[in-house]
Amino acid sequence: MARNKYPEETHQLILDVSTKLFFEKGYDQTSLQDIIDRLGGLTKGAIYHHFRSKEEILIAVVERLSEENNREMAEVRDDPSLTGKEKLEKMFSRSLTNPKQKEMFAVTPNLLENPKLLVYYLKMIAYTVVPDYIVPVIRQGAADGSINTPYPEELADAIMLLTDVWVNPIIYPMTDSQMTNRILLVNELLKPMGIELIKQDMIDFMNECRRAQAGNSGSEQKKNS
Amino acid sequence: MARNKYPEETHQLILDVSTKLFFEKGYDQTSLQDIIDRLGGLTKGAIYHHFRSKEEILIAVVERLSEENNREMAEVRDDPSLTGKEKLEKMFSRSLTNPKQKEMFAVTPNLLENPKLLVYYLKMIAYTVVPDYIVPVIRQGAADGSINTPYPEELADAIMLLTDVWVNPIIYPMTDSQMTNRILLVNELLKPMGIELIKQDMIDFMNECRRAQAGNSGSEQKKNS
DNA sequence: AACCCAAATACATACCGTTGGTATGTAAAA
DNA sequence: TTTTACATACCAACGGTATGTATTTGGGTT
Repeated sequence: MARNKYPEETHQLILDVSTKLFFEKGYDQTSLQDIIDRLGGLTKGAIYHHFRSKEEILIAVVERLSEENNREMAEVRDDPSLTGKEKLEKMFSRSLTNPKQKEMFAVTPNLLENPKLLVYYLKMIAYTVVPDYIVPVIRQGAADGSINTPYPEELADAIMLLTDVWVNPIIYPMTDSQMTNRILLVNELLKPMGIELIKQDMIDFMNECRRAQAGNSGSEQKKNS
Repeated sequence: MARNKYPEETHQLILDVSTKLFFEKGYDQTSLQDIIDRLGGLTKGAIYHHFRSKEEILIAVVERLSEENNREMAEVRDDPSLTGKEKLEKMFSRSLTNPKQKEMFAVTPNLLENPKLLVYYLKMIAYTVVPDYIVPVIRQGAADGSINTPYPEELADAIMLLTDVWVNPIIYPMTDSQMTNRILLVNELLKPMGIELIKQDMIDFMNECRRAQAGNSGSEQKKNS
């Protein structure tokens, strides 16, 4: 096998393999040899033909992962039938129920053990997601009266930090009841601005779950210390 | 020089040198040889006698740095003359004006370029600072009526994330006006719980600064993209 | 208190496998 | 014929280990 007629396939293969390894083992713990071993006969030459460094692979991995997400965000952002507030709430509920996230959660130990990947995720949020998708929506909300804040840019940033980072079991390991509490707290924090990330029926449902688990979740928190 | 009669001096020297390098160059970009070169004649043997790995040096560096901070936090936490709310506000104003942080800010490029160090900082907050110092204070505030929340543990965590991470120029590079806005926003978010991180006179002062800079800070944000 | 000696300490030196990265070669495609 | 898509061979630097060696320490003896 000297040369592939469709090099894009090789490019994607490298990204596929790297994505899996970076999430399963962590970026630092994944060596180029690990990647090569799963490339089915290809060698280091192939990798360095398609990418300039190991870190460039990571960048490409994160970008490819976020592309689909960004498309969905753009779709909501550009929907002319929704207010700013409604768009924000839709974005949140979508990210909560994102099947790809759940899928990843199954294989990823915890991004706190994967510092480089975590940081690229944080950068993606701070430098792309927030300015391109969240800020416009908050601005619209401020304009159409559905969101009330004198700091739209900062609010956008804070919301993403709270909802996409803090309330994210892939980053911070936590029990279901802890996650429920975090969501309810974020919901309360944002209420004065007119934002309701979760609807009342969802809150009722979560509270029911909490009550049901109340018996055995009491001493759960001490496990972490 | 075969052996030091006071090995603790060597131990501290290694930590001193490593701290400086880890912050200036970043953990990944600092090699053991870089450390050795600044040890004044000591060799790799000395390092591996005092520490089991490069990562253990980092852990020791972070722990030593946070020890002083933790003592100060404990002092406030155990002050019997303050309400929970007052303790929280005191902790925040102390961390804002911390001279050591300012000193570090001068030499540290930005913790987003220093993933391992950033993550250890985040872990320190999540697993030590929050449970040991913030949660007790919030709980006291909930008990003495000065803080109003049904989720004391989660609120403690969220507050630390917002105040010690999000509003931290060492982690997120930002202009003075951006930082001012973030602080004002956090202040507003926490107001419904009875917490006022900054007093009205401080807000007035900041707003004055904002008005003074209003002319040249308009297009500042586009620089990041 | 002085002495002795074995064990532990505080390093130095030499060495090792792996790692990310490069330089060069080569066959197929354009 | 040039460019592309790799393979092969090679490299310095890295974190880490194994071993060697003075020096100090601590406990027993005198």
